[in-house]
Amino acid sequence: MWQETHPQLWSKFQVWEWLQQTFDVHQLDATCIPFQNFDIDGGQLCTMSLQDFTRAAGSMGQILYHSLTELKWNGHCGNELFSPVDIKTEIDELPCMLHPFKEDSCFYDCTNTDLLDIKAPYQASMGQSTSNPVTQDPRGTHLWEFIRDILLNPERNPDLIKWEDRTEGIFRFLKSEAVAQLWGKKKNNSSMTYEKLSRAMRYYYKREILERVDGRRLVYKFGRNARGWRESDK
DNA sequence: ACAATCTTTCCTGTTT
DNA sequence: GAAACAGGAAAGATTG
Repeated sequence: MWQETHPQLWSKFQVWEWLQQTFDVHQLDATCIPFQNFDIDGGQLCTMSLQDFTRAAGSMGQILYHSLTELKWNGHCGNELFSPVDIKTEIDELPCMLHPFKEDSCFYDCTNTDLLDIKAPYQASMGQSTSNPVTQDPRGTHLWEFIRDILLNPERNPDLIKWEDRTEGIFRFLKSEAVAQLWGKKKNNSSMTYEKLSRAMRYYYKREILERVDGRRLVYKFGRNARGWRESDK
């Protein structure tokens, strides 16, 4: 468990878990998380200054910075000190960094589904000079994580994928090709299709990241090795 | 450079 | 017949 190790020793995934956890504690929408700017391991994370955090995550950087500092010194985070309301307010003051979407030529008419483009404005503001550890073009998440993150943001992401059974982790693709296009966009592969995406999904059965749900088309279920999708994980 | 992972691509066959 | 589902094979990409 990431709470048990010093941040310095965290893997990229543990950094990711910490990010998710921190935001969950404050009941913030997961689309607010600039995951792309934190595709780094604990070592790199610990070298980030408050300024670096601010660059990478806007005003949320402060929250993250505090949380990390607590962990460094106390071995646990003092998130309780912040009230969700305070944070919320802080976040709301953020310009529309979180929503700078343009209606470009996304296939399949998937308006406003570009959670992937969140990084664009950040990169712009991160600019040139930095010697900070924030990666420029991170390629962090795996397919199942990508799917999960879409699922975790129903309000920002229209009917691409939807929960069939939230507690069981069962979900269904509503716009399979649109999801494939989005995935392709993330991987910089414009020829991605659901056909190919689903092959990758089927490989997850063996690894128990997904469980089979038979008889129902476009329906999948998270398996024991998929993390971070449960409500109780919050 | 290497090897382990995780896809991506392609394909043939089956099912809904 | 059109989409999905199933996996095998092999190539490609990333990362430790």
